[in-house]
Amino acid sequence: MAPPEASTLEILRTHSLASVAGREIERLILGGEIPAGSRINEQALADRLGISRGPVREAIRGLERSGLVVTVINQGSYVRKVSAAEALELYDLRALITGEACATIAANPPPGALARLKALTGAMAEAATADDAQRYYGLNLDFHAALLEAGAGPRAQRIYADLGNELHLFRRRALVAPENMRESNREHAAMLAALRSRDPDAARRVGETHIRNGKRRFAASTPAVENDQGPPQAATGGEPGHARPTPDPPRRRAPRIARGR
Amino acid sequence: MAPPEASTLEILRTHSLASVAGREIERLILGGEIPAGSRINEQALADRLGISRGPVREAIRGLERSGLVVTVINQGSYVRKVSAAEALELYDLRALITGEACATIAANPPPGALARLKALTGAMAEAATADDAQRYYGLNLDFHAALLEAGAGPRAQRIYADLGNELHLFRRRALVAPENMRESNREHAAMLAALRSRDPDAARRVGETHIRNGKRRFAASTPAVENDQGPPQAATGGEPGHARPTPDPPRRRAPRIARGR
DNA sequence: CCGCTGCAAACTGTTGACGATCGACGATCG
DNA sequence: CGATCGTCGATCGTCAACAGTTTGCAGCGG
Repeated sequence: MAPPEASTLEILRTHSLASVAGREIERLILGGEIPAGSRINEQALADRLGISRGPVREAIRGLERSGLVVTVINQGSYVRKVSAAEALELYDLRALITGEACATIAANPPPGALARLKALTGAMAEAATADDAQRYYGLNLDFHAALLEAGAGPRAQRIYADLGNELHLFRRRALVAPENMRESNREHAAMLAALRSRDPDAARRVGETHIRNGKRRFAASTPAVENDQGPPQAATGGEPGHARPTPDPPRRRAPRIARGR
Repeated sequence: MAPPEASTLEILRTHSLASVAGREIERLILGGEIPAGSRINEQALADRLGISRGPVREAIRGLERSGLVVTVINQGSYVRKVSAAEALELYDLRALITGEACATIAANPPPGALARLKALTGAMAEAATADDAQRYYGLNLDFHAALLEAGAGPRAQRIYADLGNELHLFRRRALVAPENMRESNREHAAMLAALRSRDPDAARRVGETHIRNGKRRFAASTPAVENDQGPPQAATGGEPGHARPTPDPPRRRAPRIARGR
């Protein structure tokens, strides 16, 4: 194989620095190295990645659009903090997409899709038996990715992925109880059966229910609706007329109206 | 009122140049001033906006994430060209979200929502009678925005808005036939009735059907599946291993494999 | 002891400039 | 006469520096 330096150069020839920085920052955020709610220091990140601030800023702009960070003028970018209510909505939307994908697959299963899903379910069963939550988690991601690939278009897949990323921001990782693993995989098996049955409506119901049950398990494992403060989020519409609808990422605010100049 | 200059300065104090540039570029794209498929000249845009290339690049990076533009390394950014197949998927996703919103509203209508929707339907009826497609179009947007506001969360609203923006890219604007307007508004009335009926399932069906009918009308007005070439779109996953899955925004292609160096 | 004022450091927002790459045009050679 | 190579212009990607703002702290006064 070629030495890693050559590979790096080849990557640089095909991907811009901003894009690789974007993936790296996304990894740092989702991996928890940059905790939710914390501020992102552009200079520090640039130094860490060995690049300049320009590409870092561009990458942050992209992550902002995808909902991972929020930016306050002259103050910086913050890793978005997803509230419990928002997390619940994310589950609902995922349920919707998953149900639709199940219905599509049941109506006309792509060749090989069911076999692949079945194999993943089997592997998850093994992981659940071994209480290997880490492995189960990864396989679960694969299962749902395969499901979407088989029954949803590229746009839906991207939306689903974005929603999953945002969900990671709510908590460092919803702890996976052993019983939850087994219950979840039972639902996977039920989904598979429904997909085989060629009944789109039933498949949609089962798929939706699976995610909704995940939402329930998630809500049950959440201690309470921790309501630290106004959740930082920049929605679509933001008129300058409003005082400040939601953007209070940091806790310290000095609302000095002394902006007279 | 204050002179526009002062207002501009105040905006600059609360919004970054990149964000206003983003809105402006989005407006240019959706308004058709920058046609779909064309390249975006950063310098020219910066000059036009009277700013430097930095904010423009940041804005483009954000639009890229939201699916309005695609960027090819060392070649530039192109206004995304949505294929017919992609447009159909966009309709499906909008149908899904709209149906869900209808079901939610029917289950528990927020105060004032039904009245507002009814008023909009009435206004649309007037516009349809007057054959004022422009006005009908705007009211239709308002209607669906109000629907989502009443029955969907902020995230779903943002997704819906993004999908609508992408849909604009397919064609300069699907021409609205007078009969289509009337048919569409009849469906609006049916939706309203279903919402009043307090039957979530029925409301969901009607809402979904409305969008699916819009999809049908759209497909009927589309001359054919114009298949110029591989549609430029950057999906979620992009391994450097693949040769080049889809990114062929410009028509001139020089697939010389002579990248040996 | 607490609050206010002023200054200094840090950081962000923006700009301009430099190097590198790509596409196009024209010249040269088979 | 056609194809290939070299050169040129245009544009992108990246960097370093400047200006403006916010934050934190020290000093002062009440």
